[in-house]
Amino acid sequence: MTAAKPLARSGGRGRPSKATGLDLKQMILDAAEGMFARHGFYGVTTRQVAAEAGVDTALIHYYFGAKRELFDAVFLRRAEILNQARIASMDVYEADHARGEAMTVEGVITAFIDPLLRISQDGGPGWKSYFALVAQVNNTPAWGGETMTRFFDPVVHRLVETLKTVRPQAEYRDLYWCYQFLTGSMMLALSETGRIDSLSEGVCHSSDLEAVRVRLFAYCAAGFESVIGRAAKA
Amino acid sequence: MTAAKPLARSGGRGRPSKATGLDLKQMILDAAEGMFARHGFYGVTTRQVAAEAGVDTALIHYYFGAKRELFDAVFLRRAEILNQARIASMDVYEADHARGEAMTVEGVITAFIDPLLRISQDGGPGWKSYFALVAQVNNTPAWGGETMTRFFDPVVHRLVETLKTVRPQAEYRDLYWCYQFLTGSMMLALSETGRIDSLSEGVCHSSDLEAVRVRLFAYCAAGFESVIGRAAKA
DNA sequence: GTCTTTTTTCACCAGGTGATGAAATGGCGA
DNA sequence: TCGCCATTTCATCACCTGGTGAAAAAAGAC
Repeated sequence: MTAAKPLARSGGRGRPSKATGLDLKQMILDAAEGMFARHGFYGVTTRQVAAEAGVDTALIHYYFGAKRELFDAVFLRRAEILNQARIASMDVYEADHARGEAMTVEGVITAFIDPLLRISQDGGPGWKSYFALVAQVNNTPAWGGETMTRFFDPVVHRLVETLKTVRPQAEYRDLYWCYQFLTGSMMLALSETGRIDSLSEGVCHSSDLEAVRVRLFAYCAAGFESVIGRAAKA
Repeated sequence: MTAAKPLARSGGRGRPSKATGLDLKQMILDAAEGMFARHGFYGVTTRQVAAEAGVDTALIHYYFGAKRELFDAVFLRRAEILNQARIASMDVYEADHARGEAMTVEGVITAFIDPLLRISQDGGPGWKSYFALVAQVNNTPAWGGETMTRFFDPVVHRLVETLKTVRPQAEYRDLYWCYQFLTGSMMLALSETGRIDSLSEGVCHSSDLEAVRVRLFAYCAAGFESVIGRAAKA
């Protein structure tokens, strides 16, 4: 749509891979990431991705194989980074509270969510697309389920177990449901759909992740406490 | 995939529309609804819809026109019903508290969300697909945005204004952000992705909307109160 | 300078896509 | 009874889809 057809670096067919210094593979992944995030897997053709990346269609198959494998490559590229950032964040939080002042629900939740907000703010535009992609996969049933599970379940279990430590009387049922509420809010915020901009008639902007940071942690923490407390009374 | 090819009611080409008593138009919409919900707009072909509905492909064009118009018809069929149910629910709640005991944040939120849960539980399987569809449209930026706005903004504004009445000191910024958190949680719950089933290893089931009802209202209400309260202090 | 290997391009396929126009069918009013 | 007309089907179009195989070009080894 944007780029001309092949737009090769030199004239002929050759092999200027190292010559350009730019990694074609990454350029393809970047293009695919943005387009998949906006239009979904079926809403994008390999030809569109190739055009956007300024590359021949066959090159995509050369590097990644089938279209689905390209999608997986896009998904996996950042998944591990994300996971490590979150685990590190929770490690730090727990270590800081190993002795001394006790952990809080809001603290744990902040340690869980904040890395994502931080990465989205500081990590460059590719990460914004990536979060939109994850959000889309997250609530497309029976489509990204298996991948989602394999990559993100461990860190969620970590969150739940830590919360269980902070509030030992809480039931797992409540913790899992509250996690689901949390993840719905978080993913919608991270995907920056722009809905809140028009809805609020300019009062809020979905790109304003600082505004999210100021509110989301407290919001979720209060929700957790309320649900846990209500269950304890019953 | 399931149905045979044309599977017409009688042998020939004729016109048994009224003869069957079943409205072909509704059958097409039902089939399209389920498939769009599962695979998205681009993940479904008109031929697949036709096969699922047991109808010839050309009939879809005869009734609805282009594929996008079919999608819109699916979306619109239930949107108005949804809107009226929510507005009625909030009318009732406000009328019940016109004088006498004061409205509460949790009460208002319940009046806003509960109709959807109720419809999803009692309205038949088509509604489940529909909610999954709306959830998908909701966080696909730049795709269902305009339709979403046109249909669902009014009732959201109604919610925000009512909450402003209940908590006059609250700022609109906070109310809109909290609404966004709420809608993320609510839509994920309504779309019943099954993620929580595997995540919790069977402790929770995404089809258990009663479990959602018991927790979500309290969760969101506490979140609102917390954000409003925190802002007031600052 | 040649030869090998990697990268890139081209040409193309078999099948599927949304969509259309015209024909067939049969209910229904005259 | 007959012809009208809404409905349903068939055949097909022009185009696009994901994917492939072989040729061309350049990089690097020797």
